Amino acid sequence: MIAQVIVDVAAKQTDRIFEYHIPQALDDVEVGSRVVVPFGRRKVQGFVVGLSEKSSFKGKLKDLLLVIDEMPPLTPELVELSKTLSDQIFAYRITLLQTMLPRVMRANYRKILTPIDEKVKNLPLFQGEPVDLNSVSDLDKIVLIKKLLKQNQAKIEYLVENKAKKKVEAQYNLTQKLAFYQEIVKKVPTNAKKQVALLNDIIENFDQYPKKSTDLKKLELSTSVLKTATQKGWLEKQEVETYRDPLKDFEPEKNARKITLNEDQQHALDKIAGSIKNKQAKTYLLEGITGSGKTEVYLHAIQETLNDGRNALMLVPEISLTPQMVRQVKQRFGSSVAVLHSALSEGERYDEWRRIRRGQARVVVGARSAIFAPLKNIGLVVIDEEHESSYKQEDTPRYHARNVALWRSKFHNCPLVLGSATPSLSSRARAQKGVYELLFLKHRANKKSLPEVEIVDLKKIQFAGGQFDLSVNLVEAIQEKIARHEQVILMLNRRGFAAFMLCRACGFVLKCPNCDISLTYHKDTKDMQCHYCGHKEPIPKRCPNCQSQEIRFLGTGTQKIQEELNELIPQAKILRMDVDTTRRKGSYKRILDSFGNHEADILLGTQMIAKGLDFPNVTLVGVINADTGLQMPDYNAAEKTFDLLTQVSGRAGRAQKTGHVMIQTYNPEHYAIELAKTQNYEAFYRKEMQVRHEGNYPPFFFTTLISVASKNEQTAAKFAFAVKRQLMAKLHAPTIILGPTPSSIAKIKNQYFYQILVKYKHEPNLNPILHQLQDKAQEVQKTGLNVYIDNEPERII
DNA sequence: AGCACGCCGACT
DNA sequence: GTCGGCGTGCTC
Repeated sequence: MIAQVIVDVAAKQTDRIFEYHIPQALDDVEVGSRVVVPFGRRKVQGFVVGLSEKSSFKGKLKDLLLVIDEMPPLTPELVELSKTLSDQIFAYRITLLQTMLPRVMRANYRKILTPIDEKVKNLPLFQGEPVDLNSVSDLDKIVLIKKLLKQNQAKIEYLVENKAKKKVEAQYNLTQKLAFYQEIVKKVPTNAKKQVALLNDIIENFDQYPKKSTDLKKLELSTSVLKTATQKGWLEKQEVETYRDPLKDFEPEKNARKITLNEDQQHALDKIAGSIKNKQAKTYLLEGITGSGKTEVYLHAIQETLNDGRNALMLVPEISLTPQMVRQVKQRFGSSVAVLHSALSEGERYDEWRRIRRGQARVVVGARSAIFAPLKNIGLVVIDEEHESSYKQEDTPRYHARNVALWRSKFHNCPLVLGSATPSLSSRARAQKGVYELLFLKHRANKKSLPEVEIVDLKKIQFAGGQFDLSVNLVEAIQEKIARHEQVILMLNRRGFAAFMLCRACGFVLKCPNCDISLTYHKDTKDMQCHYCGHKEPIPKRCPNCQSQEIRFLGTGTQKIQEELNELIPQAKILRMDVDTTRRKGSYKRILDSFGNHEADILLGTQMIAKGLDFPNVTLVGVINADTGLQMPDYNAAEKTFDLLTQVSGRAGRAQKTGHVMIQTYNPEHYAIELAKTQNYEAFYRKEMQVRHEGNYPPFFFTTLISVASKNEQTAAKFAFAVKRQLMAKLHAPTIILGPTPSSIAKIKNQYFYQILVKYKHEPNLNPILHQLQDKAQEVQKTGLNVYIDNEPERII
C-alpha cells in the first residue's frame, strides 16, 4: 500500500503529494494520520491525504518512518477541506493542515551531531554528549563540525519532535481494605498529625478513592506525607493522563430556568429545526436587534441537534467569548461542551481539541479557528455576530470562517445559522436574493425599550477642559450618573492611526475627488493621499470648504482620554480596557469582573467593549468620536461604523434602568450615524447598498487584494506595476483594476507596501493568474519582495 | 524550505 | 592545490 503525503515544507515546489510505501508495521495508517517521512536527507512531518494501491512515481518509494498519533488528528473531511480551501485562498496545503490543528502538534526539528570515531568523543565540542546543531553559532565550532563530517568521524541525525505533551497527574490508589486503615490509624504516632488526617480522610471518604493529587490538596498535605504513605504501602501512586479543563471554574446551574421563546423566536427555531431534521444544507440569516434573543434561538437549536443525535458547532467573535457567554452555554449543555479560543494556554487548547477529536464533546464553542474543529456528525453550525471582521484571518492562510462554515454545512448536509443585529451587507444581500433564508426577530425578548440615543454635534457644542475630545454635555451626563451610583461605558471608536483632515469650523473632511473616501494624511511624504486610486494633493492650509484656518489632523488614544477624565472628574474611578491593558492572560476577565463588582465607575475602552457585555448597572454609554471609523479608507467604513454604534448602544440599559447613549461626532448628518440613532438596520442596508452599487463594491463585485512589499520602495512599486500590466492583459471589462497605490501606512516593519485591488463580477481567468503569481511570489521572495494575495479582504490597510 | 552539488575566485 | 562563496535543482 502507498500513502499520499503532504510534507511539512511550505514552498511551491513541495506543495503537492509525495508518495511513500507503507511498511507492514505501520499498516494502521489512515487518511488524516500525522506521519514522519524521510525527505531528501532530512526527516519531516507530513499528513496522509490519501491511500492507493499503485504509485505513479517512477523512482523507488521510501518507507513511512512513523505514524505519530494513535488516532489520526485530521478527519477525512478536514483533509478534503484543506484541498478546496488552499485553491481558493492561495495558501499552501500544508499551511492549512497545520492551521487546523493545535499549535503544539507542529513539529520541532532538531539536528543532532553524534560522534562515530572513538577518538573524537572526548573533544571539548562533545564532552561525551551529542551536540544540538541548532544551538551552535560559534564559527570555530562550525568549522570543526564540517571537518568531522567530511572525515566521517561524526554524523548528523535528523529528529522530528512532537511538542504536544499530555498532562499527567499523580493519582493515589488504595492498596488495602477499609478495615486495614481503621486499624492502622490507631497505631500511627500522635505527633504525625498529617498522616492521621490522611488516614481519616481515607476512612471517611473510602469510596471516593482513588483520588488525584489536586483532590488531595484540600487536606493540605505536603508531598512528603504522601510519599511516606506510599512507602508504607497504604497508597499506590500512579500517573494518569488528565485534561486541562478551561471550564473548571464554571459550575453548571443546578436548575436552569426553562425559557419560553416568543413567537418570532419560535418561528425561527421551527425553521432551523426543520432543516436539522431533514438534513438540509440551508443557510439562515437570523436578524434581530440586541436583546431580541438570538442566543436563546441558538441554544434551542443546539438542543434540537443534540436530540437528533448529532453535534453542533458555534462560532462567536473572539471578543465576545467572555466568561459570561461561556457560562451560558456550559450551564445548558454541561460537560459535553468544548471551548476553543485564544485565551487558552496551548496545553488547554490541545486538551479541548482532543476531547472533540475523541468524540467526548458534542458542542463546540469557539472563535474563528474553531471552524476547523474536528467535530464529526455535525448537525448545526452557528455563527454569531456574523458581520464581525474578525472571522476573516488577516494573515496567511487568509480564510473567512463564514466561507468554511458554508463548506462544512454542505459537507454535513446541515443548516448554517448566521446571526446578527447588523448583518454584513453581503449576507443580507444574499438573503434578499433568496440564497439564504431571512429570519427576523422583531421584538426585544425582554420587552425593554431601546436606549435613548443622543447625537452630540461637536461642531456646535462646548468642550470640557482644554482638549477637543470631551463635550460638556457628555461630562455632565457622566457626573450625573456617577452621582446616582450608576456606571458608564465610554468607547473610543477604533485606535485611529490614519489621521485625516477635519475642519473645526464646518466639519468638512477632505475627501478624494474620485472615490468618496477620505484622504489620509501622510506625514512622511507630506501630502494627502487616496488609498484606492492613488490620488494625491498637498496638505491644505485652509479648509477647502469654508476657508477657515481651524483645520486639524485627528487621532486620539484611550490613554489621553483617561488623563482628561481624571482631570475633569477626579472622583471617578476609571478602568481602561484596550490591547495594552488586556495583553496578559486573564486580564480581560479581571477588568470585567472588577467593573461588574462596581469597583469602578467608568469603563473606558476601544471597540472590544462594544460587544456582548452585559452590566445591568450601566445606564450611560458614550462614544467619544464616532468619526474615526468613518474616516478609515475602507469601502466598508460606513458599515463598520454603523455596526459598532449599534452594538455599543446595546450596552446601555440592559436591566430595569433605562439606558442613555451619547454619540459625539462632527458628522451628525452622515447616514451611518443618523441611522444608528434609531438603530434602523434595514434603512441603513438600503442606503449602503446604493452606495456600494455606485462605487462598484461588494456585494455587487467580488474583490481580491494583491499587496506587494519590499524594503525598497522602487522595487515594490515596479513589481506591482508589472503585476498590474499582466492583469490588464488577461482580464476584461467589467473587471476593474485599481492601483497600484501605496498603502496608507507606507512603511510597516521597514517594508513599503503597494497594493492592487481587483473588482470583478465573473472572471474565470483570475484564479489561474493568481496561482501563477503565487508561484512567482516565492521566486521573488529571495530578492526581498513579498507578495500577498487576499481574496475578499476585510481591510485594505 | 533546506540540503547537496557544482562551478569559480582567493587563500594556507 | 583546497576552501568556501552562492547559483541551481531536487525532495516520493
